[in-house]
Amino acid sequence: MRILLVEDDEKLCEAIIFALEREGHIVDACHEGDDGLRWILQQAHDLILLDRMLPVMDGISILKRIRAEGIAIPVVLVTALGSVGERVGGLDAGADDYLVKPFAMDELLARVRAMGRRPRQWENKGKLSVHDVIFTPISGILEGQSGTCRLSKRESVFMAFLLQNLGQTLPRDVLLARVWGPDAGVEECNLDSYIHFLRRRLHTVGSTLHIETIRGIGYCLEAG
Amino acid sequence: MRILLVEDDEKLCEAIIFALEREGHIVDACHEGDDGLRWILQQAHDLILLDRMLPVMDGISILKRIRAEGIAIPVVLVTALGSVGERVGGLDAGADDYLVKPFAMDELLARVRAMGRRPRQWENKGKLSVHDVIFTPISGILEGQSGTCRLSKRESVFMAFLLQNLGQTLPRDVLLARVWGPDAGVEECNLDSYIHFLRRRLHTVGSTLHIETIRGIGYCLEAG
DNA sequence: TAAGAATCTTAAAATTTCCTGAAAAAATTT
DNA sequence: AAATTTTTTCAGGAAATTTTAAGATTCTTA
Repeated sequence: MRILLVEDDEKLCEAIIFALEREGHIVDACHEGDDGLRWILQQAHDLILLDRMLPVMDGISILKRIRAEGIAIPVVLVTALGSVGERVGGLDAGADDYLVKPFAMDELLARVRAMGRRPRQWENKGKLSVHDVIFTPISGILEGQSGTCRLSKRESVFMAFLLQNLGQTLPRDVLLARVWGPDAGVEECNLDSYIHFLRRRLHTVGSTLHIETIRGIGYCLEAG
Repeated sequence: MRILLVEDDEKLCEAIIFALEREGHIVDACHEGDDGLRWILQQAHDLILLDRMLPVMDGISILKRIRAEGIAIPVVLVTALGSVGERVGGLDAGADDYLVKPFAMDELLARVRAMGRRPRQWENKGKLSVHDVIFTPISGILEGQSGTCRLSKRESVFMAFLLQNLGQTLPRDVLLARVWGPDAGVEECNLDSYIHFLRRRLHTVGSTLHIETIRGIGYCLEAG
C-alpha cells in the first residue's frame, strides 16, 4: 500500500517508516498539519496514519475536513490522548481506527494490515493475481503464460497500481501522484518511459493484458 | 468544472490556475473587471472566482449586476478585506462563499470542491446515462445499442454538455463558449465540424439520439 | 423561383500528444 | 572505486486530434 504518515515527532517517524517499508509498503511522510491535508486531498494513498496533535493544523480538524470533502480513505488516528472521551471523539470525526501512544510497532503493523485487508484484495499473501499474470510486488516478479521477469522498484509500484485498477481510466496526473509521490518534481516524459517499460514487460511475459492510451487523459490497463 | 477566475494579481492567478487545473478543472482567467463581466454574461462557467478589488470595475458591482440579470452561477468572492461588515456585504450582494486573502491554496480548492458538489451533474467518476446511450466522460467511451466507441477529448466535452442538456436548444455561441472557452479564437466552422463528428459517433453506436439543428440559433439533442 | 444565407460534408493543413530509442545521471551492487 | 542497474531526461518522428478551408447542399425570403 501507499501510506501517508502525518506525524511531527521525527524520531518516531523514522521508526514507523522503517517498519512499514520492511513490510513492502510505500510511505510518504510529512510533519505538519497543513502539508498533511494538502497531500491527503490528492487522494494518492491507500491509508493515512494521522497524529492527533500537529503543528499548524491538528489531526481532528484535518480528519473532519477530509470526511466533509467526501474522501473515504481509511484513517488511523495516532495520539497520546487515550481517555474514552478522546477515543470516541476521534472515531466520531471519521477515524477508522485509533492507536494510543506509546504503542508497540507490531501493534501498528497489525492494524495497518487489518486496514489493508478491508476493501481490497491488496495482499492475498503477497501476490496480485490478475487475468493471466501473477505479480508479487514485494519481489517485483511478474509471471505470465510464456515467461517470468523481475521488475525494478518503480516499475513494480506502477505495475501494482495498474493491476489493482484493471479497466479503470487513470489520468496522467493521478499516475504521477501514485507512482512518484504527491510532491515529486519529475518530468512528464518519465511517465511515457515507464509506460513503455511496462508494455515491454507484459509482452516478454506473454500476457494479453495491454495498456490502452486514452489520448489527452491518461492510460487504462485492459484484458484481452 | 469550467471555472472563471477574475483576479488582477497575475502571480496569484498563475498559482490558482495551476492548482485548479491539477484537480481536473478547466480555468479561464481575466484580469480586469469589465472583461470579467463580459465573460460572465456568456454563462459559460460553472463557478466564478471573483476578486473584490479590480481595475475598471470592482467585484461587488459585477456581482450585483449579474444577479440583477438573473444569472445564478455560484460566485466565490476573493478579497483582502476580511472584516465582518465586508463579509456580510459580499454575501448580501449575492456571493455564495467568501475567501479572505491571504488564503491557503487548499482552502480555495476545498471551497471549489464544495461548490462543485452541489449540483452533482458533471462528476468525473459518474457515467452519464441518457436515453439509449451510456457515456463516460473521463474515458470518453460511448456505449449504445449496437456498439461502443471512444471519443476524443474535445468531442467528450461537447458530448457531455449535450447529454446534460437533452431537449434544450443550445445557441451556437453558448456551445462555442462551453466547449472551447469564452475567449477561444476558433472559427465558427469548427463547431460545424464537431457537430458532424458527434452525429457520426451517435450513428456508429446505434443510438436513436440525434442532434437537431435549429436554423439560425443552434442545436438541440433529441431522443427518438 | 432565384438569390443569398446558413449549414453540411469532405479533405487537408496545423497542432498537439505520444512513442521510441538512446544517452546522461543517479543509485546500487560488486 | 568500478561495474551494473535503475531512473531520468532528451529529441526526432509517428500518430491522433484539432483547426481551417472550400465546395456542395439545404433552407429562407424577397
